[in-house]
Amino acid sequence: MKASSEKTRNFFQDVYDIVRLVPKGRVTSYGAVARYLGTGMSARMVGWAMNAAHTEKDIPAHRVVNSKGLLTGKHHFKSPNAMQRALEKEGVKIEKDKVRDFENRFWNPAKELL
DNA sequence: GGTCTGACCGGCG
DNA sequence: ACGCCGGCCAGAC
Repeated sequence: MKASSEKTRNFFQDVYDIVRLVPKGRVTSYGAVARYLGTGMSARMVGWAMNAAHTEKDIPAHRVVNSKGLLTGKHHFKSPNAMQRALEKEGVKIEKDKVRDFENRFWNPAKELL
Protein backbone atom coordinates (compact mmCIF):
# COMPACT_ATOMS: atom_id res chain seq x y z
CA MET A 1 0.00 0.00 0.00
CA LYS A 2 1.38 3.40 -0.95
CA ALA A 3 1.82 6.02 1.70
CA SER A 4 -0.50 8.99 1.61
CA SER A 5 2.50 11.20 0.88
CA GLU A 6 3.01 9.42 -2.40
CA LYS A 7 -0.60 9.84 -3.25
CA THR A 8 -0.46 13.58 -2.90
CA ARG A 9 2.72 13.56 -4.90
CA ASN A 10 0.87 11.91 -7.73
CA PHE A 11 -1.77 14.58 -7.50
CA PHE A 12 0.76 17.32 -8.20
CA GLN A 13 2.43 15.18 -10.82
CA ASP A 14 -0.86 14.70 -12.63
CA VAL A 15 -1.61 18.40 -12.62
CA TYR A 16 1.80 19.23 -14.04
CA ASP A 17 1.50 16.55 -16.66
CA ILE A 18 -1.91 17.66 -17.86
CA VAL A 19 -1.01 21.33 -18.03
CA ARG A 20 2.11 20.46 -19.98
CA LEU A 21 -0.03 18.51 -22.43
CA VAL A 22 -2.20 21.51 -23.16
CA PRO A 23 -1.55 22.39 -26.81
CA LYS A 24 -0.65 25.92 -27.86
CA GLY A 25 -3.56 28.15 -28.56
CA ARG A 26 -5.70 26.13 -26.17
CA VAL A 27 -6.74 26.78 -22.58
CA THR A 28 -8.13 24.60 -19.85
CA SER A 29 -9.86 25.25 -16.58
CA TYR A 30 -8.94 24.29 -13.04
CA GLY A 31 -12.24 22.51 -12.61
CA ALA A 32 -11.71 20.46 -15.76
CA VAL A 33 -8.34 19.24 -14.59
CA ALA A 34 -9.69 18.62 -11.11
CA ARG A 35 -12.49 16.51 -12.51
CA TYR A 36 -10.10 14.57 -14.68
CA LEU A 37 -7.94 13.81 -11.66
CA GLY A 38 -11.03 12.69 -9.82
CA THR A 39 -10.71 15.38 -7.18
CA GLY A 40 -14.09 16.60 -8.31
CA MET A 41 -15.00 19.87 -6.69
CA SER A 42 -11.58 20.52 -5.26
CA ALA A 43 -10.50 22.62 -8.21
CA ARG A 44 -8.71 24.87 -5.74
CA MET A 45 -6.03 22.23 -5.32
CA VAL A 46 -5.23 22.44 -9.01
CA GLY A 47 -4.55 26.15 -8.86
CA TRP A 48 -2.56 25.60 -5.73
CA ALA A 49 -0.41 22.99 -7.40
CA MET A 50 0.17 25.49 -10.18
CA ASN A 51 1.48 28.04 -7.73
CA ALA A 52 4.30 25.71 -6.79
CA ALA A 53 4.64 24.57 -10.37
CA HIS A 54 4.98 27.71 -12.45
CA THR A 55 7.78 29.04 -10.28
CA GLU A 56 10.18 26.13 -10.61
CA LYS A 57 8.67 23.79 -13.13
CA ASP A 58 8.15 24.53 -16.80
CA ILE A 59 4.42 24.57 -16.46
CA PRO A 60 2.42 26.78 -18.85
CA ALA A 61 0.14 27.97 -16.11
CA HIS A 62 -0.94 30.81 -18.40
CA ARG A 63 -2.93 28.23 -20.35
CA VAL A 64 -4.99 27.47 -17.27
CA VAL A 65 -7.90 29.75 -16.47
CA ASN A 66 -11.07 29.46 -14.46
CA SER A 67 -14.45 28.24 -15.70
CA LYS A 68 -15.34 31.71 -16.87
CA GLY A 69 -12.22 32.00 -18.97
CA LEU A 70 -10.92 34.71 -16.66
CA LEU A 71 -7.19 34.98 -16.11
CA THR A 72 -7.56 34.71 -12.38
CA GLY A 73 -4.01 33.56 -11.81
CA LYS A 74 -2.36 36.40 -13.71
CA HIS A 75 -1.73 38.24 -10.49
CA HIS A 76 0.48 35.39 -9.31
CA PHE A 77 2.83 35.59 -12.26
CA LYS A 78 5.99 37.60 -12.39
CA SER A 79 3.91 40.30 -14.01
CA PRO A 80 0.13 40.55 -14.20
CA ASN A 81 0.37 41.09 -17.93
CA ALA A 82 2.78 38.21 -18.45
CA MET A 83 -0.03 35.68 -18.56
CA GLN A 84 -2.09 37.62 -21.07
CA ARG A 85 0.93 38.32 -23.21
CA ALA A 86 1.89 34.64 -23.21
CA LEU A 87 -1.58 33.62 -24.30
CA GLU A 88 -1.78 36.20 -27.06
CA LYS A 89 1.62 35.10 -28.22
CA GLU A 90 0.21 31.63 -28.72
CA GLY A 91 -2.74 32.98 -30.64
CA VAL A 92 -5.23 33.27 -27.80
CA LYS A 93 -6.93 36.64 -27.80
CA ILE A 94 -7.58 38.15 -24.41
CA GLU A 95 -10.32 40.66 -23.85
CA LYS A 96 -10.37 42.37 -20.47
CA ASP A 97 -8.52 39.56 -18.70
CA LYS A 98 -10.78 36.95 -20.20
CA VAL A 99 -10.21 34.51 -23.03
CA ARG A 100 -11.97 35.31 -26.29
CA ASP A 101 -14.00 32.36 -27.64
CA PHE A 102 -13.21 30.56 -24.43
CA GLU A 103 -15.55 27.70 -25.17
CA ASN A 104 -13.92 27.25 -28.54
CA ARG A 105 -10.42 27.43 -27.10
CA PHE A 106 -11.29 25.17 -24.19
CA TRP A 107 -9.21 22.01 -24.00
CA ASN A 108 -10.87 19.26 -22.04
CA PRO A 109 -8.32 16.70 -20.76
CA ALA A 110 -11.00 14.15 -19.98
CA LYS A 111 -12.12 14.33 -23.60
CA GLU A 112 -8.86 14.88 -25.44
CA LEU A 113 -6.95 12.36 -23.34
CA LEU A 114 -9.79 9.90 -23.44
C1' DG B 1 -2.56 18.70 16.32
C1' DG B 2 -5.94 22.50 15.39
C1' DT B 3 -6.72 26.50 12.37
C1' DC B 4 -6.46 29.26 8.07
C1' DT B 5 -5.85 30.00 3.67
C1' DG B 6 -6.00 29.20 -1.35
C1' DA B 7 -4.78 30.91 -9.04
C1' DC B 8 -12.12 27.47 -7.73
C1' DC B 9 -17.18 26.26 -8.69
C1' DG B 10 -21.81 26.35 -8.43
C1' DG B 11 -25.96 27.85 -6.26
C1' DC B 12 -28.95 31.32 -4.21
C1' DG B 13 -30.91 36.13 -2.99
C1' DA C 1 -26.53 41.09 -13.69
C1' DC C 2 -24.08 41.09 -9.31
C1' DG C 3 -22.64 39.74 -4.68
C1' DC C 4 -22.38 36.49 -1.03
C1' DC C 5 -22.21 31.67 0.73
C1' DG C 6 -20.74 27.04 1.51
C1' DG C 7 -18.08 23.03 -0.02
C1' DC C 8 -13.96 20.34 -0.81
C1' DC C 9 -8.73 18.91 -0.38
C1' DA C 10 -4.22 19.62 0.86
C1' DG C 11 -0.37 22.18 2.66
C1' DA C 12 1.72 25.80 5.92
C1' DC C 13 2.08 28.01 10.71
